[in-house]
Amino acid sequence: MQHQRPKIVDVARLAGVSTATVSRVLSNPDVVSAETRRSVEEAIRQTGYRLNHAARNLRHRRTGGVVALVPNLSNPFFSQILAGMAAVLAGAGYNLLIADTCAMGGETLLGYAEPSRADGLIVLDGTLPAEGLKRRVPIVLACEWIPGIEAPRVKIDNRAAARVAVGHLADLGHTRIGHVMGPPGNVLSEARLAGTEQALAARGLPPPLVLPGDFSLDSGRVAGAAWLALPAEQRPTAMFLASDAMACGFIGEVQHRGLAVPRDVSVMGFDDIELVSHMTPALSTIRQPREAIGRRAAQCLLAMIGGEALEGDIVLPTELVLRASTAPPVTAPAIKSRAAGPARL
Amino acid sequence: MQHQRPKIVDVARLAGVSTATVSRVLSNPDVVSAETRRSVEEAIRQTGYRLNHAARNLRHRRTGGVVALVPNLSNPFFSQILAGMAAVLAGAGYNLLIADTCAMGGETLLGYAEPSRADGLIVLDGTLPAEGLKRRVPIVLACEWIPGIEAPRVKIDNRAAARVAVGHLADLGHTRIGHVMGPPGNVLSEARLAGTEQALAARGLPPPLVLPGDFSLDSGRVAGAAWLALPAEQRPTAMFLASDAMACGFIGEVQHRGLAVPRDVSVMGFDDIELVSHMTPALSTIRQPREAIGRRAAQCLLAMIGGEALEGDIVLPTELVLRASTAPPVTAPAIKSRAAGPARL
DNA sequence: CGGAGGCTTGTAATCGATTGCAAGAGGGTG
DNA sequence: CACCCTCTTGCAATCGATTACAAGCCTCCG
Repeated sequence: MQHQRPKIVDVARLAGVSTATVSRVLSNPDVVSAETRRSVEEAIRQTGYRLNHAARNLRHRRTGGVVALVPNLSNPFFSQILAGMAAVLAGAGYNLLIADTCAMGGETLLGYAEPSRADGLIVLDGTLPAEGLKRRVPIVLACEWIPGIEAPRVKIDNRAAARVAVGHLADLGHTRIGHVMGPPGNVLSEARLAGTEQALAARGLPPPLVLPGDFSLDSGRVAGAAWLALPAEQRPTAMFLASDAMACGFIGEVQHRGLAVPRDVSVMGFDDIELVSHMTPALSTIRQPREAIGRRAAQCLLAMIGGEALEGDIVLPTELVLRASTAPPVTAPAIKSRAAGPARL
Repeated sequence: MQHQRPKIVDVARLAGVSTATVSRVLSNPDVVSAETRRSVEEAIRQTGYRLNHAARNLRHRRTGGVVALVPNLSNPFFSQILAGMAAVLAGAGYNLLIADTCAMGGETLLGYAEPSRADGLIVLDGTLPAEGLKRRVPIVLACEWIPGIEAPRVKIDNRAAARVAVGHLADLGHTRIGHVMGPPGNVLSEARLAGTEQALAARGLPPPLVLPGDFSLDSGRVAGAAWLALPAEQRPTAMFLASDAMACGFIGEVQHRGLAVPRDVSVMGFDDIELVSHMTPALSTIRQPREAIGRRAAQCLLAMIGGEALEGDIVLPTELVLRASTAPPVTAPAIKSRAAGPARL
C-alpha cells in the first residue's frame, strides 16, 4: 500500500524480479518465462501499477500521438474525416489530437510540429505558414494544402468535380450560371472556380457570375442576399456553391424572401454533408469521400512515420449526387419575359 | 552542426554555461543575468535547439494537455463547446486533445485518464463506465454526466428548459403535444422528458406522445415517419424534439411527404445549433450557451488541476428562441373536424 | 566430460530536462 | 579587514521506463 503512485520498481520488488523483467512483461511478454510472467502480472494487479507514458515516450523517442490541424471544428465537413483518421490511427496504437487552428496563433501551432509532442501531423488547413512546417515531424496534407510544402497530399480533383457539377447545371438547360467561392487564396476555392469556368467555356456559355464566400453558412446567406439584390433578369438561374454549408445559407435566404428552390433558382453544393439530404429541397451536391480521405491520410502518415518516403498526391474519386435542388430552368417566365422584352424596349 | 537534434547540453556547451543555466533561461529567465541570458539565447538560435517535451513532462510530472471525451464529433452541437474550452485552456498553457468516444472502446478511453497522458479530463459523454474513471486525473463533466461519478458538472437545467419549450407550445394553443426523446438511459433524455411531462401536467393537458430517438438527424427522420404514420386526428399538433439535429430530420421528413411546418405541425428543437436559423422554416428552439459551457468546464478543470477541491454543479442559463417553426394550431381544420366529428359518430 | 548454444534474467547506462543545494563573486557594513 | 548578504551559476540527483550486454543455468552433442 503505497501512498505514491506505484512505479515499476515497486512491482519488481513485490514480484521478486528486476525492473527489466517487469518492463519486458509489459512490452514484450514472449521473452519472459510463463511462471515469471504470471507473478509479475499478479504484482501489477496488487499494486495497481500504471505505466508512466512520459517516461516511456522519453525513452522511445516517440509520443504515440498524431495531431490534426483543422481550420474550423464547427464545420461538420471535418468530423467524418477525423473519424476516419481516428479509426486507422487507433488500429496502429496512435491517438489523435485534434486542434482547431481558429483558436490559436501560429506560434502555438508550430509547437505541435515537434517530434517530442507528436509523431506526425495531418494538416487540413491551407492557411498555415509554410515556413514553420518545414523540417519537423512527418506531415500529410489532406483536402487543402499549402503551396510551399513538400508533403504527400490526399485530395480530390476539385477542378474536375466542379466541372461535373456545373456540367450538370448546364445539361439541365441553364445558361446563366453563378458561382459562390470559398475563401480567397484558398487552393480549393481557386480549383473549384477554375472548374466552373472551364465547364462553361467548354460549352460556349458565358463566364459565371462570381460571388465571394468563405465556406461558412453565413457567407452563403450573404451570397443569397446578393443574388436577390440583382435585377431578376440578370440573376443566374442556377448557382454552384463551393460548400454545402454555403448552399444551406443561400437557400435559407432565398426561401425566407419568398422565392423557391429549384423553381426560381437551382442550387448545387459541394461536400455532401449529412444534413443536406434532409433539407427541403434536398440538396444536389458533389460527394467527397470524407471517411476515405481521413483513412488514407492516416495511412500515409503511418507509412511516413515508419520511414517510407512517399511523395505525390493521392486523388480520391467524387460523386455527383442529384437530389431536388436542381431542375431545368422554368421556361414559362422565360417566355413571358421574352414577350415582355420587346414591349419594354 | 550536429546531425542529431540538438539537446540542452549542446546549447550549454556552445554558450559556455551549464545545462542548468540553459534550462533556467528557458523556464525562469529572470534569475539569470542579462548577459548570460543573451548568450544562451544566441546559442539556442545557432543550434536550432527545441525543447523535448517528453523529458520536461517526465520531470514535471505533468503533460500540459487536457483530454475531452466527446460522444460524437459529427454532432455540430459540440464544436462550439470545444472551441470555448480550447480558448480557456490555451490561455493557461494547456492544449486540448479531443477524442471521439464512438471511435474507440472503453479500454482505450481509460488510457486517457492517466496522469502521464493528460492532466485532466473533460467528459461530454454520459455513457462511459463510471468505475473506470474513478481515482485518476481531475475530471469535469459537461452537459451530460455519469450518475456514479463525483465530479463537478457544468450543465443547464434541462428539465426547466423543456418546461419552457413545451410551455410555449401550450401557450400557442396546442393540446396534443408530442416529444421525441434522446437516447434511452441518458440523463439529458430523461430530464427533458420529465420537463415535458411536468409542463403538460401543470396545465392539465394529456401526457405527451413519446417517440424514441437518439439525438441524431436520422432518428429525427424516423420520428417524422412515425408521426406521419399516425392517423391524422391522433397526430400531435406540436412536437418538441430533444435536439435540433432530430428536429431537422423530423421537419425534412414531414416536408418531403408534402406537409408543411408549422401549418401542419409546430416543431421545437433543443440546442440552437447554428444551422437551424437558416432552415425554412427557421427553427424555434432552446438555446444552450455552448461556448460558455466550454469555458466554464475548462475553468473548473484548471482550478482542480491547481489543487482546489470543487464539487457541486454549475448551472448555466438557457434561452427560448422563437422563430418560424412554431405557430398556433390551425383552427380551420379543427372546426372542420368538429363539424365532421358529429357526422361520423 | 568439455563446450556450444538456447533461454531467462539482472546490471547499469540511457532518454533529456529540471532543480535543491552549495559554492563563488561582489557589495555593503561595522 | 572580517563578516554577512544577495545574486549567479554549477554539480549532481532525479523523473520512470527501456534495453544492450553479459552472466547464469540447462540441455545436448561429440
